[in-house]
Amino acid sequence: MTLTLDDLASMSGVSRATISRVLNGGSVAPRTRARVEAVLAETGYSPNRAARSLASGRSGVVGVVMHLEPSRLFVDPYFSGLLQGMSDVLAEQATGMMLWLGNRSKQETLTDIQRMGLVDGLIVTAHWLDDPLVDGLLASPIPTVLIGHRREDHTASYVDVDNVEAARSVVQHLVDTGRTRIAHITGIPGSVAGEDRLVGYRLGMADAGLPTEGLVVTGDFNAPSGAAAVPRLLDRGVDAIFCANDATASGALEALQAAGATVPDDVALVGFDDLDFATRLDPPLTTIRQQVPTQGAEAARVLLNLLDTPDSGPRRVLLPTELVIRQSTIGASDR
Amino acid sequence: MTLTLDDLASMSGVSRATISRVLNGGSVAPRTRARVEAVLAETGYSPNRAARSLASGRSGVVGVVMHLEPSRLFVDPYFSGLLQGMSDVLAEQATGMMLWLGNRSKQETLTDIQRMGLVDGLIVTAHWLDDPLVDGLLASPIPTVLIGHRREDHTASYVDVDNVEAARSVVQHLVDTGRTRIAHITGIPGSVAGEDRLVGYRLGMADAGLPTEGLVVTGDFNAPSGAAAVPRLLDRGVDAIFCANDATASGALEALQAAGATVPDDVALVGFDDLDFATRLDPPLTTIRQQVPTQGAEAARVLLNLLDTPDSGPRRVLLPTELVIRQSTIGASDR
DNA sequence: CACTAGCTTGAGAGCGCTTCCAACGAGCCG
DNA sequence: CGGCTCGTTGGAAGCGCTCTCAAGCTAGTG
Repeated sequence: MTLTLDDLASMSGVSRATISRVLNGGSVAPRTRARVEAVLAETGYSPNRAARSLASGRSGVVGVVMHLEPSRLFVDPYFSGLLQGMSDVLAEQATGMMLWLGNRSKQETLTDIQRMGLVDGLIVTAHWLDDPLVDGLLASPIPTVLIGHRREDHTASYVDVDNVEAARSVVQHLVDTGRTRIAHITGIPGSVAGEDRLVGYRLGMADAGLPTEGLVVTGDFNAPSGAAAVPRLLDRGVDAIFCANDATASGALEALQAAGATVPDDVALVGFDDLDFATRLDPPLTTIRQQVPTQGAEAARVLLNLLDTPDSGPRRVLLPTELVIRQSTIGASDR
Repeated sequence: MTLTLDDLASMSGVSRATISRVLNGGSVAPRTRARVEAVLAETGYSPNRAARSLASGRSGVVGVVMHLEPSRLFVDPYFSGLLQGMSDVLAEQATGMMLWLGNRSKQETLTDIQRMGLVDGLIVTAHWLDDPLVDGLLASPIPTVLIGHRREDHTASYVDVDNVEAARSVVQHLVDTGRTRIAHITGIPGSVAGEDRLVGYRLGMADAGLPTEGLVVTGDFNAPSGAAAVPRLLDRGVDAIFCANDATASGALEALQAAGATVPDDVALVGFDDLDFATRLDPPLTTIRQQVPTQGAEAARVLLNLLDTPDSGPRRVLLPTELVIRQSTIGASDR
């Protein structure tokens, strides 16, 4: 029922090999090419992927691994955004996308992927500095691009948001608006975003010559951890709090207001992510915006590039972010 | 570098054919099987998928098509939930999952999928009663399961939430709590969920012998459409509003309160979906909970089943929902 | 005009697997 | 104990494609 190259060969009066050349951009005389292309268009032929993979060793499919707690996937638009971005560029290159989500153990996922074969390369989210799944994947022979990165790794290709620089720019902004007692409520220790933002915070404070002792409180990216940190920080007499993400900031905001502190007059507040609700807080939250779909798209581009020229060493891409200044750091009086 | 069946054949002293039988559950003498399995385990061999597909005509990969505006995918946890559910059951069956998202035109997506080949079957979201992409996919020879359904179709396999029954149960609940002027703010006309919920509403009202004239206002699943409908409905003297989803209900709630109406004392309010924020509204929202991951999982099961026994006709599954009663329909005074 | 260089094309050998078919051996019945 | 059946196994033919190799042509050169 489905057409094969042999069918087309007899239809167009050339050999199978020639048609294959037309299909794959080999050198073919213009006249022949035209004739073959006419038949191709007429029949709407499309090659059998399995046969093509078997013969060529490439499948035209890349794998995407997002190993995270189901609950998180379910709630967080982040992963949808990544998928969207990847899907955009992969579709353009007629490349398929196979998906592994985190509903099995990391070990199972790892063997699953290796057994599946069939993928030319892998895009893997690496949100933890140490992750056995990521390590396992990188150790396998499949070309892999990370979203995020690993601790002290200099061999893997990755795409990440420049968390360090972003956090630094937050501190800079707070300093510029006259703050000196700037605290940081961190993300989860061991997470790429948490650690990098902490590093950026420290760098920014160092730039400004400000002390950080007693100003760093460990959080966990969730609102309650933000709220919990506030009393301690108020005791320390802070005049600004930079939270590792927007959720943490929303918790901190609530606690600040409950404690009678005015934002931004008494304490400036900054988040990270620019989620939907950041604008709806009162006051609206100054935060860092990252282009999530861009991150996915870039990862796909890097991977395709890696597949084209495998021997040219690892690629590393740090995407810039944008500081979105709202009323939580600059009140009416400052303007 | 990678092992082939021939390698294993010489290692275990049997023919390639026998190993293939062991791998695929053919009939093999227990002794032989044991010997082969030992070698299999020892080498960690996994078959080349491309070769297997080519020879068998099956790929062990199913496609998932979610053609929706990027913006929605980005915001709505619904699709992540579906993916999670599918991924669960597919992973168990060692079946891969290829993904197509809605970043290209429907026509392009359609040809993309058909050209990709390589998938044994398809799971497709069908949230619109008329959708050329869905029609095209159903017309192709690839076995397909819909999530949602089509207008007046009796040939396609699908999995859907029982929106009709759910809406009916909402009306029932409102009637039970003494409401008689029950309005409905619909979803987008032409959407599966919108139309079915409207049908269920009408059935429920008919069950109770209540009139619906002037009580149905067209909405679009978004908060503003809910807010916009409220003044008109208040004029009609309604004592309950059933909104096509939670977002619409949140808009309606705001407008009701702005108009000085008390919920639930003056007007009871019901949503649909039980999203996160439904509990955080004031009063918390009575709504319908649907198990989204279950829907995805069920769709995957149906598809696998369809692939196993192709000639047994279409499958149709309607999943039950759960009415979650909160204070927006039953105030303190009612209890 | 003969010869060679260079381009185009076809033949054919796989890629690694499944599966049909035939051969073989063992067990059973008469 | 002979003949037959059934379960088990190996041989071999593809599945549809890519890609190497060599043959066939054309054109350019001496």
